[in-house]
Amino acid sequence: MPRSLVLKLERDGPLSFAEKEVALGLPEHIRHVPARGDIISDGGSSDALSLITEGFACRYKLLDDGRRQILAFLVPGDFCDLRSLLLHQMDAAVAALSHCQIASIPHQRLFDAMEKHTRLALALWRETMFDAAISQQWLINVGRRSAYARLAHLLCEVWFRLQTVQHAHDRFFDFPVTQTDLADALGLSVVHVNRTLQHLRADGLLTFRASVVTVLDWPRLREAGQFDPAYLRHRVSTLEPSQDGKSHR
Amino acid sequence: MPRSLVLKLERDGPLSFAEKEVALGLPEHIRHVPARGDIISDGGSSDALSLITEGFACRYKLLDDGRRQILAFLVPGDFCDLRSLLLHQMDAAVAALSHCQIASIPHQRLFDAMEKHTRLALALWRETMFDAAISQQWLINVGRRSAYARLAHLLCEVWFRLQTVQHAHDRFFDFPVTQTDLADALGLSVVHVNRTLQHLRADGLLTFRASVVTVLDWPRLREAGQFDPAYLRHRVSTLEPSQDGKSHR
DNA sequence: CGTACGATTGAGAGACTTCAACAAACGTGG
DNA sequence: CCACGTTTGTTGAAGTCTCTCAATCGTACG
Repeated sequence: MPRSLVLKLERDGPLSFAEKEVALGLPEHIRHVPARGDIISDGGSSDALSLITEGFACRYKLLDDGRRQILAFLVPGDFCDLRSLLLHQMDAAVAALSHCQIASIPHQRLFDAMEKHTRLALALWRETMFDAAISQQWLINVGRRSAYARLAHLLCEVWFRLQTVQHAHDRFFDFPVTQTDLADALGLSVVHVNRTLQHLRADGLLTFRASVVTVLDWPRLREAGQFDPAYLRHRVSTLEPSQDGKSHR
Repeated sequence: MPRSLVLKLERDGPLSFAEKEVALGLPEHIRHVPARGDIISDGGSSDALSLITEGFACRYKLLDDGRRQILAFLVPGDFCDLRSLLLHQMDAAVAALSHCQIASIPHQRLFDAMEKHTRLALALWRETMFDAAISQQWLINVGRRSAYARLAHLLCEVWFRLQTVQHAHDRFFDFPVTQTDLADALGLSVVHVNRTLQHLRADGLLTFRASVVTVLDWPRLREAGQFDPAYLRHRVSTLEPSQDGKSHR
């Protein structure tokens, strides 16, 4: 079922047939969460991972004063709580943006699979790093770019990520978020997001209606966001074990 | 030599004697980098990890227009480029803030060690997650907090992290950064950092002279930064392999 | 058809920035 | 050990990006 997960894990080099089988067989069950529903709550702990197989979600943190910072947008193939595998407690919550299909993978089952298939373990570790790389870009975005650039950069990122799981078209993609969501992701106010969006539209860079983003001018959008997709294109290092199953040298 | 690394890895539960021996024996050689020197350059790839054994450093990214975003402060026991282990190319640079002692650990040697000592591999994977958790706090900080709170939060974080590697005293700690560094870390201008710092001083929360931060009022500082150290205190999940060497429940 | 949520607009306020200058601290060479 | 140049810290003032408040509009939905 989690075809998008395999697609994602394979972006760095193909998995073996056996590994794919294992990955596809990991989920214990599937659950459905309506738009706006909670997928993971903050502070909790669990003994299973949640993997998005369909739909959009966001990881976020609520502050004392009620403000919210969205930390990541999650698309099919993304784990909601990979960190809970080794850190016993979630430090953020996850909510569905659209209707979501969530596959549940027991930690234990994953540990067992990783023991047999080293490369699977490495692929998941790499996912952790990949997630961190995206988070790092967000920090740069919020820390040092104008509202205009932030929005442009974010939309580029989402398109690229959807692309790798075959959920994006050349010139448009689904992105079921409200302007409030965008504001909380970019560290801006709703009002300002609204105006910045208008600015982008007026400049003929894109269209954003009914949860669909249509990119009208890729080159200029990428330039506006100073977007360099290098961080989303990870090639594998040459050193790590590359044989199937038990590995070494 | 990398005693601080062992201290850090053990914050989640003790390593075995054998594991400690391995960890301590990993570095191939030590190198020295003067303050302001480059430790890792952006975009490069390497076949060895750099571990800080002494001194302070920062990971940062330069933007097209010359602006800089500091992504993390690195203290003894921190890896500069753990991500390079699985992602073949660095997506940020690392520079020394003070004179640094850097231990070099060949990727290959680490892979070999992890194969024998599963728990070491997990400890390192956990480091990746830990790093991401800190980065996440920075995003919240920059995205949703005032300059005053950002500074307070950052200083709390640094103290806590220094504490776990026994490099902090109760009421003060070394922090060899310029106000420009702080500005680039917090997404602010130098001028504003200067004024915010004065504000913190005037409020009697701290002192910051000659690269030494002295905290005068912990409760108020923590409150000002809405600082909750939970994310820096990782307990181990109960499921993962806990025996030495070959593992399982 | 009313309610509710999201998008949009206007206007005033504020946090933070930029520019520019000066003072203090620091390191270095003579 | 002092002189000098460079870096870092500090201050003032003007500007602007972004925010908050508040009202209006549109649209989906029961």
